Amino acid sequence: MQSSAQIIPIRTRESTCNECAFRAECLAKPDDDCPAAGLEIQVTPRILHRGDHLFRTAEPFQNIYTVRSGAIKTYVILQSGEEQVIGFHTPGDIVALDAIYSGRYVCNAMVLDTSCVCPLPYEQLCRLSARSPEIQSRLIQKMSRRIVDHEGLLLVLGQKTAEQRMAAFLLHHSRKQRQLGLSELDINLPMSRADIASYLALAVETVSRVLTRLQEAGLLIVERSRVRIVDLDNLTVIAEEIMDGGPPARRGARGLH
Amino acid sequence: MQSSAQIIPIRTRESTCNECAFRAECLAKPDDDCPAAGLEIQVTPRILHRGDHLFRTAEPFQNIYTVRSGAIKTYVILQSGEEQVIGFHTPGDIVALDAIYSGRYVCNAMVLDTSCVCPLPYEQLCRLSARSPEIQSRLIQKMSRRIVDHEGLLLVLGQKTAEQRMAAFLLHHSRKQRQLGLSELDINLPMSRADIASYLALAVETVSRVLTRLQEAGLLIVERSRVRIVDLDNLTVIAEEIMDGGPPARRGARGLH
DNA sequence: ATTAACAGTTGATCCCGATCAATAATTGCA
DNA sequence: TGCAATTATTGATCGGGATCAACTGTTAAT
Repeated sequence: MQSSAQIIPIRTRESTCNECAFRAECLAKPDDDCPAAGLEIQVTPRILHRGDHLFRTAEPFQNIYTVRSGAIKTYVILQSGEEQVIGFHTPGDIVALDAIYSGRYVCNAMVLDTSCVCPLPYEQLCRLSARSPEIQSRLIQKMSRRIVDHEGLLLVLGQKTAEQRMAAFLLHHSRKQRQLGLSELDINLPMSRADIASYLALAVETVSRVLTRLQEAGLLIVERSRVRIVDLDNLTVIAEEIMDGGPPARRGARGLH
Repeated sequence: MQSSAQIIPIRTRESTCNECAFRAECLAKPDDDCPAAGLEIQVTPRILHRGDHLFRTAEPFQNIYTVRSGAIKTYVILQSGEEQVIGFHTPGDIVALDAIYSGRYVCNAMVLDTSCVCPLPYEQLCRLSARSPEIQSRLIQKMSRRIVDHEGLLLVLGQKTAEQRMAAFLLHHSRKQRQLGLSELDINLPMSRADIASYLALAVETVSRVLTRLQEAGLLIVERSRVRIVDLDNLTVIAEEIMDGGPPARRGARGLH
């Protein structure tokens, strides 16, 4: 599987990490004052292409993966034979946090678009984080973040209409792109409509229709896997009619019937 | 808030932990060969009653809580003013793992039934776990487990009918009770129908109707907050028509129309 | 004991989104 | 370049569960 493994001391892999746009998001940040200084971890960045698998359900758990670039989807196969998408993972995300518990991968991870990932051998990571409070804290933060995200998604799936789900989905990607220094209005959706539908618990047809409706309402311009957000404010209003906390945030038109 | 704080060295709080039925589940397990030996952490077990709050949304994050006995629900208040239940927490669970990320509690935690919880000051826990690989590993395991559970719930909410959701919910509680050495057939549901409905993204009326139907089908006997599972196998068949992995497990009758 | 407030059940109707069906647009491959 | 296979869109119909409404326990306070 692995082609040319390199052992990269965590302090001296500038050759791979300095050019990494998501270094700040990287679990094993090669910071100058990194408390892990002197420790080493075997990092073998891998380039993968659409359709490749990072791992499959039930394989023994070896690595968690940080996504540097590209996009990964995780999914399971239901008894019916259908694919059920569990999540999408973009730069800064960690894949396979759910495998730690059982010691087996509990989903399949498929590459949606040419991606670069860093496999982090979990055992090594544990030893490292036992010696570096910063790394430990970073991992726990990432896991907590995942839990928060899941709770948000539970609310979306549990309580929201097709339109609201789609709006929330697009805004999620918008915010992520902004965090990564990319446009918050030009959203790239490397996954298929079927993937989106599965993830949002909608029918493919509904995803299609909702996108059309949002476009007709002047909130979006849709062109296959590229979505341009035209009216971010009102898209936000639609999506945020959800959550606790945050400001009421209603500033204009609403429904789109 | 805290009445009589006791400082309990982790090795010498047998007086409170030895009698604890869920010690094996405790994050700060007072094991004889515990690598944390000699370290101390301030533990103030608290008894709380129905309606009490452990914490509320937006309060600054201080403690995570391990549940020793009883039941806690976490929830948020939606803009509409409605309460949305996020989760139920029973002995062995940790509450507030989602607050680590932001440093604020992101939901409210209300006691459903007289409960005993151990507040663990997060900062102290971090320092402790930095010196004890076992504690660190335990915390990470718990977080991973939470992520797995959420993924399961996402599947249930996303793909399943009211009947399947209810069956899955009951089985979840059944399994938990078994883990705790209690009956897997006599399920105690300390939460209201409204709480269940909110959690499963159903209407209260639907919860009621589904319980009635499952009872009429001879799978359950329902008496307010007490549910006796009569036909565990077929309840499992109904619920497990969901997941990946696991054996096909069809062993008898199916629908209940 | 009385009653008010609440929690739960049951019935009738309606609507959002699933499903079925057909067409249109893309992508991949010879 | 063209054909086949896949993916996306649009239309018509249907159904599970929400909603509205009425009623029936249950609990708690005086």
